Amino acid sequence: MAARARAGIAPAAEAAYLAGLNPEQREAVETLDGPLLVLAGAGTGKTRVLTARVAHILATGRAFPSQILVVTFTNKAAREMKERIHAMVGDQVEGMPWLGTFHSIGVRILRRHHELVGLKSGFTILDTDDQIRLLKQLLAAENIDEKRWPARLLASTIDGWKNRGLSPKDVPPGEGAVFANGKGGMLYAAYQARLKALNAVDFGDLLLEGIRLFRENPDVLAEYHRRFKYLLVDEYQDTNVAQYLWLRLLAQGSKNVCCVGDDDQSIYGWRGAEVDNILRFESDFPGAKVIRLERNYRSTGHILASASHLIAHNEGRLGKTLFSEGEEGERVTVTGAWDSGEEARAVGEEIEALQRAGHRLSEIAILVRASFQMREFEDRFVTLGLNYRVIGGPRFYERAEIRDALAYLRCVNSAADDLAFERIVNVPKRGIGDATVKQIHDVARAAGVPLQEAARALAQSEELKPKVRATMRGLIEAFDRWREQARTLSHTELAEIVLDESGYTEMWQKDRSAEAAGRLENLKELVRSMEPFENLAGFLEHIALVMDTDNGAGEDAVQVMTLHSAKGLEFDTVFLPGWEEGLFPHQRALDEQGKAGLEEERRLAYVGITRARASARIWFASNRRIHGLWNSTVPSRFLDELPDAHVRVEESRGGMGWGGSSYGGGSYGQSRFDRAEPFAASSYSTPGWQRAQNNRGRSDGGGPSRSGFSERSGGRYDAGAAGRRGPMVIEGTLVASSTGAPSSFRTGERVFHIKFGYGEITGIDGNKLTVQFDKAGEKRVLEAFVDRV
DNA sequence: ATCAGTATACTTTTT
DNA sequence: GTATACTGAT
Repeated sequence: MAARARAGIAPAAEAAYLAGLNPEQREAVETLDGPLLVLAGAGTGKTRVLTARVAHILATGRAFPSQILVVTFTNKAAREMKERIHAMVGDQVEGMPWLGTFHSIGVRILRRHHELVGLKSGFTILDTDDQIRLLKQLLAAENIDEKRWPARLLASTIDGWKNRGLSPKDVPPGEGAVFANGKGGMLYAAYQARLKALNAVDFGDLLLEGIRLFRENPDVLAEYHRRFKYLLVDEYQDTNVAQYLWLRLLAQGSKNVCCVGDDDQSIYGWRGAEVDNILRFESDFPGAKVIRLERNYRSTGHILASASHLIAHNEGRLGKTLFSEGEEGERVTVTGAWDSGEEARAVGEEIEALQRAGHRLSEIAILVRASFQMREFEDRFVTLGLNYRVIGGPRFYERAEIRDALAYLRCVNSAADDLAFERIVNVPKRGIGDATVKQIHDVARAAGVPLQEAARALAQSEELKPKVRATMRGLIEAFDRWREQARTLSHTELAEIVLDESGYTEMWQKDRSAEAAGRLENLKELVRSMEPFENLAGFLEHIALVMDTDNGAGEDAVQVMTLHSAKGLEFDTVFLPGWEEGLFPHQRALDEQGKAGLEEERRLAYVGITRARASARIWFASNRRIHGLWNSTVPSRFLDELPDAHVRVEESRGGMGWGGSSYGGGSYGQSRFDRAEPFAASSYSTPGWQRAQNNRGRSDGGGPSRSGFSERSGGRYDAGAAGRRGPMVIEGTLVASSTGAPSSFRTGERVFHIKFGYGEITGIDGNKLTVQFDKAGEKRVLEAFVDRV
């Protein structure tokens, strides 16, 4: 009541969508005029606020459904948003064409004004794979060695520019010169020209061309200004510069832009997200109001306190203090395992125990930093017969058979789709090899026609060998026939005919390999997924933008995924394995991004912990195999940053544990390296451990560093952290890296290894030794981890 | 044109 | 250790 009076809005009756909102949420829903930033901490009901806000705008008659722009990042988020709005306002949501991802709305706008940005109607949207193939061609045309300058690198460089809203002419000359000895900028321009010639855009263009459209056509922009009375943006911390510019242009109209996000959950910096966008909101949108949602409805007290204490170590943040009124619950646990195998075994046992205690598997998640970690858990679960599901991973559309099938359909849909034609011209193998393809290219270029036309011309000429000519003619005729059939048949029937007559299905039927059956199944699934669409073109557009397939909830199973894909989800119990220096925080994040990288890793840790409602269980292993070699590891610095009072250190039950019992009694407040004798009397009093300790001491002596931290990155991190928090300095990890230095060992010597025990050196390669172990057999190990005996 | 053997890399991922 | 990508031989 009070809130309503304060906001000066008095709906006839208390609206259902306002029921149960706390004062801050309610304020965020009811503050409709002017720019608004809602800083919504983890589990504070951000989606609820967004959806209630839409309901409120509609209920108060401030705008029609078609006058509200709601932007999300993923299709999944858009879908969920739509469902929840539907639950509140019913079928009015059907009148909201401007609810979608940045990209889907971007296409929608470009399709309406294609002629203003130099595109023909029906332009195609290239995916990453098409992009790479196109760039490869450009590199070849420029005689640039693809070995030294991979197309992938160029693709991500161009993507980076596009993320930052830079078209070829805007790229700073210095940056453009970095790739291929000064040819980067030129290649970007050439790439854009090729796209135009192909009547195609890539994902970045969907926004970049939109920005250009608005800038060059004020009347068009004004039209959208009139249209969009309210703008809502989800996950604002994930926006990149291009998205920000695009949004700002649109928001200049009504100025009623509401962005919801959490700077502490910004984990996509590596793909262009700018935390700065959210940090600078108030200056970017003058007169902006900021509302903080800090009441957490998800996690218990200990979990929340642990996450909050951890994230407080970050400098660049707006600052929020999450609180809850729920139970303290159980403490966050930290458990060490001897190696990654034991980690998986112990986690498996715990999950079985939880299952026996009546917990549902689908309420248990394993959140890993890197996908290679999943494998050991999967192996373990298979042995245990534990149901699990891997979320993420290679997506449906990325599978070769799906892409091939789509390429066929694209060729039928548009004879001008060169990239699709190129992909399938010799799939299945029909004897049209590189040489012939090059011929087609030459003809196409000379005549300025699409590849399919060029192929047609060649098939009629005398230039090809009779055999190739016949196949070519057959293929062209097939495409003509399919296009003809497309007029009369449904698109699903057409797809079946195309896949069948092209010999594509047959190709997999003949394939004896293990995955062939699955591929055929996927093809069927593809055809099935076409059903809801009106026509082929509509389906192809959808598939270009919506590349996820939701493999429905399904049966009760443990959820295995990366920390990144866990954002936005929640579970009763969350296992967080692999909290070791080098893996988490990831070495590469540290090397490449320095302090910013560390802070993003820390946000990732924060995201991980806050996924848990009742139980968060962190693990680390003392030994892990990295690139095939066993390495000793050091527990993650993030463990030190957890608050003692809310954490319980546990002994691993299975096997040897990590042996560091003194660890549990000690304080977490400071770096463990500040202690004089960290693990005296532990099982680490072995030659290998001592040697590792010595190495650590040695690495600050200025000699060639053997630590996993390069001198460069270690120094950079220390400089940043030492200044403000003193003892966080970690001089070097025990993760040894390869050095070219000659080994001090000789073959025939007896050595001891921390994991494999005693053995005899049989070979030496730099600092890698081949050792015949008495018990473990022959292994290749790093010199740093064995000792003379 | 195709296969097999070797080189190479290998965080995170959406659209 | 393993998957993929490319080169060279058939």
